[in-house]
Amino acid sequence: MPYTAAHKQRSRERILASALALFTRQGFEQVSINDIMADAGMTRGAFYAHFSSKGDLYAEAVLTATVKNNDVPATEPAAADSLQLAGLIAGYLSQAHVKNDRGGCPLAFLATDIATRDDRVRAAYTRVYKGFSNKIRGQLLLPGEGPDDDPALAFLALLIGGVAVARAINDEALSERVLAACRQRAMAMLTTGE
Amino acid sequence: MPYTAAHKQRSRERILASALALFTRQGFEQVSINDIMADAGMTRGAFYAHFSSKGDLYAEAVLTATVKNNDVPATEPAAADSLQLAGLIAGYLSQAHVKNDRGGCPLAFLATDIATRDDRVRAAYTRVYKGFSNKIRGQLLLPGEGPDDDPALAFLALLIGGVAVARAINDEALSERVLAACRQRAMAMLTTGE
DNA sequence: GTCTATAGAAAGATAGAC
DNA sequence: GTCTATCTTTCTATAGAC
Repeated sequence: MPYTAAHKQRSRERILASALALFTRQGFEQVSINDIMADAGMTRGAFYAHFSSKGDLYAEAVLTATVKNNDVPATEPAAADSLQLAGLIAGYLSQAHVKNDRGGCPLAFLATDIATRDDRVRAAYTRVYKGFSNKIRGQLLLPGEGPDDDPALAFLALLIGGVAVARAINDEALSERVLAACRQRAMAMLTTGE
Repeated sequence: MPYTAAHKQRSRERILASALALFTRQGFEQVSINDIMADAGMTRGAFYAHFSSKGDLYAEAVLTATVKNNDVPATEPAAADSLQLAGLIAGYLSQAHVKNDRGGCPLAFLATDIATRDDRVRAAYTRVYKGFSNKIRGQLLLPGEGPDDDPALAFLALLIGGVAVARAINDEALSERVLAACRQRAMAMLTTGE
């Protein structure tokens, strides 16, 4: 029996991985089902044995970004966690991330693409966002200036905005200056007494 | 003579205004030439008397955002300018901006959409970005922490990232908390001795 | 310059063979 | 489950009338 359940599961995962990589880099509309299936080593026709529509796949693919590393509940911050955030800043706000052809963070690479999609896709993005912001909140020592002030959300907006802008602009030197400025500001947020 | 040069110019400007509004809200791929022309009060066929392609129109439309209010050279910052930036923060990082159906800032609404386009479009975005960041740099008192540190670029990334995220996520309360957190951080950048 | 009509290409989705 | 073939829709771009 050539087609076992495990085989189907592997095919599904290959499709999801290809979809996430291609969507992240090019956005929803500019990637066809054919592109994704070819990247996963299959043809168009096999697609609908796994997903009901392209939009369905988009939501599922974005969700896999959560499962991978971000679905973390908030914890108490500890002093040593600043080191982890320093590493995040250096990696996230880097040209290596901006130029990455297959592994960029969908929160930054798809931010404006998601805004125009249906609720299912936006809910998937929101879940990834919540997971990531919870993780940051658990490591960020900086206290808010009021009950409604959540520095983790501003920290993450700075990272996402920096990468999105650095990717969009057509000026290599300026792109690097954007990332450097954001790194500087983000690092300043790691020290409570800034 | 029904069709004067002035008439053509007015038609062109209507097309550009419709294009900027629709592209900004929905992105490049999700808007058809038909949509734009109908919004401008014309039909498809008239389009190519004004622009050579849809991509051409995209670049031109983004550029009009510069001409309108952002093509400003850098000037010396003055203390009173903090008030203008405070107004910018309140307006830019607001639900009214995020929910605006026709007047959003293309830097925030199109950031990830632009990244996948050709050089002409990215150059237009870059020019708008430079104009806006120059304007901010001229009003921001916060000094950088080194010769390579430009706080205006981080400030703008925070604004763009905040709006892009607030637009993408599917949780009204969280969206408002993102904007509030970014407002708080941006305001903190207005006082040099933070 | 703007219109209607249409050519040509691309892509989402389905049908049937293996 | 995956393949090839095809239906159908949508859209960019062009052609020709007024």
